Amino acid sequence: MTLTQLRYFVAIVDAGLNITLAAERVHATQPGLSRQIKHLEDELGVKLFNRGQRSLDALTPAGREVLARARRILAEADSIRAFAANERGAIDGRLTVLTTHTQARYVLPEALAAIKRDWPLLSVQIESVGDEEIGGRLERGIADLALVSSATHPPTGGLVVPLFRWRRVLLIRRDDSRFAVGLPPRMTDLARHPLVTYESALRPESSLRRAFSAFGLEPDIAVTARDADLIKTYVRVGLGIGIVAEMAVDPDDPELIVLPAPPEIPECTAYGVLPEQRVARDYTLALLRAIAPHLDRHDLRRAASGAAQPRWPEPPPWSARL
Amino acid sequence: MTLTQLRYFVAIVDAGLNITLAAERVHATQPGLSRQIKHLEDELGVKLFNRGQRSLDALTPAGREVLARARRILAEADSIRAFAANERGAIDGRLTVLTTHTQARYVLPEALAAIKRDWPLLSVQIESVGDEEIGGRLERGIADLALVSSATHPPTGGLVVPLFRWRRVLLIRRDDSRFAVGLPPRMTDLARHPLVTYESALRPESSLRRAFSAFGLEPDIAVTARDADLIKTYVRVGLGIGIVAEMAVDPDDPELIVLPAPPEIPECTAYGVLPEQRVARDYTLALLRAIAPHLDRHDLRRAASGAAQPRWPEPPPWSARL
DNA sequence: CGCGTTTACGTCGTTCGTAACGATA
DNA sequence: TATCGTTACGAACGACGTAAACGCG
Repeated sequence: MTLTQLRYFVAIVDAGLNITLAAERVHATQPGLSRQIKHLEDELGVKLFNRGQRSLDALTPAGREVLARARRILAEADSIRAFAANERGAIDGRLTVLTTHTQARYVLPEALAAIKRDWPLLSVQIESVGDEEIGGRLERGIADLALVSSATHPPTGGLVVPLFRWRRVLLIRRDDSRFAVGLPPRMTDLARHPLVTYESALRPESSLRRAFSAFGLEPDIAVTARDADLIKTYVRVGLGIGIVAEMAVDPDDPELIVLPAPPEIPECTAYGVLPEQRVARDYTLALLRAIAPHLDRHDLRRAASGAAQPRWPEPPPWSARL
Repeated sequence: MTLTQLRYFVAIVDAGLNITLAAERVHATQPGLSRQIKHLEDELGVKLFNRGQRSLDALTPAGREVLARARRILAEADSIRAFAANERGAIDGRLTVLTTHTQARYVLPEALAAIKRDWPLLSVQIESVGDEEIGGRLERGIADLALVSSATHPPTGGLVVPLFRWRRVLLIRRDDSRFAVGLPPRMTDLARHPLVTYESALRPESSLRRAFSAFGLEPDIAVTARDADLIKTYVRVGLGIGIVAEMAVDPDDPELIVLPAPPEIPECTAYGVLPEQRVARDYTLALLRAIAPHLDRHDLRRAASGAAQPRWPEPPPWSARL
């Protein structure tokens, strides 16, 4: 049994039992993987895959058992490497972050710039991925950190650290007379106008929709996008009232007025999620602290080293940093 | 990083930082280990040992961290091998049992004979070792099972399974007139005569001593031995009254009378202790069931596979099997 | 001067990639 | 016929053991 064999085995499973694809991902050749799996099966005396004549069909029950343990072994091996890299003060490394466009565009740049000063050779991958996949990606070691926001429950699937709270804001054309004057808009006002907001608002369980339906209202979501920049553009051309995260707005925008959203649209909390049972590189924790400076360095390190999670401090509102 | 490198590293630590000794134990040469450790340190970029000019002095803090993770990796690797061996129904294997002489002499033989029918090629090592060392030996993968008895608290340091309860009995020469007739002996009677019993009774915290001191009595422990056979011999030659485990006695002994010990001498419970987080070979669990047939096979397997420990049934008294 | 670690060297075993083969959809 | 896994072969790399050198007590 070899760490390489286990790595190949896991890669094949993660590639959907496609040895050729797995071989590319581990930077090796297909016959090499095929052979190593054979050796592993021979040594263990157990078939890991159900095979067709010339294809892998499924994991055997034994394969599933071995897979789980192989993942643990590889995670520990990665942890040793990460620990050692921290220990020797390595200035290079990779950091794969799963997050949304808003965080990537408005929150991460400044934070990344800050940690790049200390880790100039750091290579960062930003990846957008559905919430459901996040847990799996962290656990499989494909990602090092996820940034997730929620208005209700904190996420699961890893070590969860609350970073900051944020609210949504309304974007209105300066020449739009409907809301520019008078009292701040209410839910009933919003329900009367076409809205431009994030795609996620289309889901019935989105916090935005639920805020409306709590009043028996149905929002008129005219345009959606993943991207706050796109939303602003659509608002500028008059397609409706924008609802975006406060991090995404410029209060001095010459064309758009920024108004607070009605209080019934709930506040969100942004969380960092770290893979469990895996040592984080120092820059990963530094990135979290760059996003959320109120976090204690030692609390973070302890929690990331497998100690019990501390009672995290209440995350400050985003606006507090202005 | 290689499993071999980690294995060598752990072996060196377990050999007290003596590479030569470690090399013998892993069946390799000393320069081989030295080299692999060097490679490991080079790859990690971290020194694992504080070195004198020509000797290993101590583990570095980083070395301790790597050591802990290396042990987990090796335990998982062993678990994969054990799982696979179970899966393919391997009939060979090694089983190292830590236990006392009494268990080894009077309890294990029958149980081992039973499992040898199904695993004829099984190689069994019986080892006697102090209670303190047991936890470490199990954790370091040097032993697969410990059998421990206690009158008070169940042991710790692994997955603990209660096997049976047992009492101590008195051994008296048939021609000894002091107790052969009349009422069963009481504590005050015992305190008036020289006793022959186990070495462990010399420890002030032994349950035997405490039973006496609860009455304000001090036992006269004339002879001690590790070995019930020796104790019987000394009783036969008239050195005193024997106190041994009931498993060790033959009721039809032509020379010795067996009497129950006073009820103030507490009952003991024999426990099996399995290493945690390590898959047990089937024969290990079969051995436990051979000793304690009341155990449920599936409960055992589940508990040994890392599931939550079930509420184990009350272990039956040893005498119930007669 | 013995003990134990490190370094040097030659051999052997293993793994790798290229290439050819077989089977499948 | 294109795709994917297995088998065959030659080359290169790496690990091992033997032997020698080096420090320390």
